[in-house]
Amino acid sequence: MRRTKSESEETRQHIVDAAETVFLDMGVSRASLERIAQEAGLTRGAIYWHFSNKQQLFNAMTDRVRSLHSALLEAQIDETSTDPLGFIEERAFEIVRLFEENEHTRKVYQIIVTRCEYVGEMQEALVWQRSLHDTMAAVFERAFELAESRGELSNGWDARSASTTFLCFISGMLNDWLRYDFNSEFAKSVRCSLRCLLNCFGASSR
Amino acid sequence: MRRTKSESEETRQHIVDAAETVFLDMGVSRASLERIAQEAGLTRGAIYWHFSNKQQLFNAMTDRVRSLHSALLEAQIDETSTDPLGFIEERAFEIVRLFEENEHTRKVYQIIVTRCEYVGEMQEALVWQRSLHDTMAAVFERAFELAESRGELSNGWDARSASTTFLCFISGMLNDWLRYDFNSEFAKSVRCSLRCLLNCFGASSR
DNA sequence: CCCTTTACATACATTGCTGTTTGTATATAT
DNA sequence: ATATATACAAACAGCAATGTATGTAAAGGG
Repeated sequence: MRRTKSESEETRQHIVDAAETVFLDMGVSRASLERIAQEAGLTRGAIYWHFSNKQQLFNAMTDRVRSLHSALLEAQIDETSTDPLGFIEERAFEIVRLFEENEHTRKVYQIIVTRCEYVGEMQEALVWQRSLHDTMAAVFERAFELAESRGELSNGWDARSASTTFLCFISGMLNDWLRYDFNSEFAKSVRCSLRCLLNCFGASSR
Repeated sequence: MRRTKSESEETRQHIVDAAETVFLDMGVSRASLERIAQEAGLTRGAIYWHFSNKQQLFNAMTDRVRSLHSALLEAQIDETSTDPLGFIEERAFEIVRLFEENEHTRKVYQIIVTRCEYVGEMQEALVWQRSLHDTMAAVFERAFELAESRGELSNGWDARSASTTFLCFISGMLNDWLRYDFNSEFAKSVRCSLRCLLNCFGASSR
């Protein structure tokens, strides 16, 4: 029954797909490799061939979507940018769109938020989540600082307060979205709030 | 060795305390009742006497802190209030203070955010979390609507956008705080941002 | 064409936790 | 003073999942 190399890669992806489904359904701890194998139409033997254990399978699953998210944050702001607040708005909308359109991203992040316990080996996941958060924070802080130096921040705001506020907003939005499984109506509402908030950051310049 | 009634209640509390510690340390799934009993200086027999299983123990743990949080939200805004934005600020600061000062609250919510998998019986916990969230949302929406009807909202903002923004901010703040175990420095930073945000909601009236 | 390796399936042994049952000493009621 | 219920400890039975070891059919290299 042995498969060719590309077929093997396919089954590997099938296993990761099955893991997404089962982790979401049963939580990472309760999910047995038996159940995941069954979901993928295989046996545990196949899983242990491709992954050394459940943890490594989990890591493979997160790796697959992490690259999508990281790509969004590679776009550092140009020092000569004329519209830092516009840059911020664009990045934020890209994030919302990613979660709206990419089901893998939604599923995996829902697992991360509501189907995981960050202890033992699993704490590594918290580490990269935090580093991702910090990267995002750095990108936005940089943009807010540029906005401040250009005098584009409304009085009442400084770069630090604005970026902290903004990051909490983004965090909370995604958290509420995934934790309470809000519908697409929520995305609309969020876009509206996002525009109001950014407008308010820079309103006094008009 | 049988204890008196009040002593029994004490051991019950000790068990819940031990559960907090062990759940935080090992996650709810991996935490064995054996380990919790050991942490409390007892045996599993004692736990099974006071609670029917791990789930009920978890519920007892959350019940103990839930009342604290609910109490904060009972203070509905007075229809005749002259300063709805001030009311909102006060409630928000009370929440921050609660998490800063009450260690049980911090521990339990950290468990809720990073040491739980919401599947099976555990989904009940998500239900009351959502209802708590909705209650909080209602309280703040009400206040924002009052502010709007009084013309106290800065132009650019409406009650819906403002309350959505505000709720996401609160959610994100608590989530980041507990997920990444931010220090008390973070609380300061948050207070500052909170003031800026509320100031910006009502800034145009000056 | 043969040998080795790959990509799995199947079978086995171990373990850790759970729920229950039984035991027991002491409050508490009568 | 005796009986009963309480508040636990200790012992027991059972399962479910894990990791490993073995089996096996086909792919790929020489």
